[in-house]
Amino acid sequence: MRGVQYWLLKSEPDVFGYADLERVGVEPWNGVRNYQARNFLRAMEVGDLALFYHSNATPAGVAGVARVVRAAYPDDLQFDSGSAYFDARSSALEPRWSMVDVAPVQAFPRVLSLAEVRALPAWAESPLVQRGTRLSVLPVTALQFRAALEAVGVSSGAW
DNA sequence: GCCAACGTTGGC
DNA sequence: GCCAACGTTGGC
Repeated sequence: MRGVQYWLLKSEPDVFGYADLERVGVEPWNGVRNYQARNFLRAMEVGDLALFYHSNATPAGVAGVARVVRAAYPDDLQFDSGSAYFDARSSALEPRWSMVDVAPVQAFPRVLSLAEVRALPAWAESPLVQRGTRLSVLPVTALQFRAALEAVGVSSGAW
């Protein structure tokens, strides 16, 4: 048995923010169209925890914690010709894109801004804070995860 | 709104 | 298979 893995998921709050996740309960994380990000989605397992990051926001930063409640399966939007995420190269037999289902775990009492994340020593090596990286799904170390929670005074004891 | 960085596309 | 053009991301 391996332990829980940690991730960071980016979303634009104008489109779908942490409050929306709390409202809907479970959300398919569809629309990822980058191979590296897709591969991280496929590496996720039920029970993994993810920092929910608000991009293109003021401030940009971590808004809460989510949990993976279903492992990777084919992204439905790749088959939907009416969707911006439609991919004609995908077929039911050979789907190109994957999604996982996530559920809310804990809203942060305030957004942990990117500037604050940058200032945390544990995060120095993360792609999140490196210039020019645009990955929307990325792995987080246990140390980074803990540092983020600590910075906003959240305890994982209840979950 | 600007623009740097980067991934993808497509002509050759 | 190269690489210029283009589109997108995302902080500021």
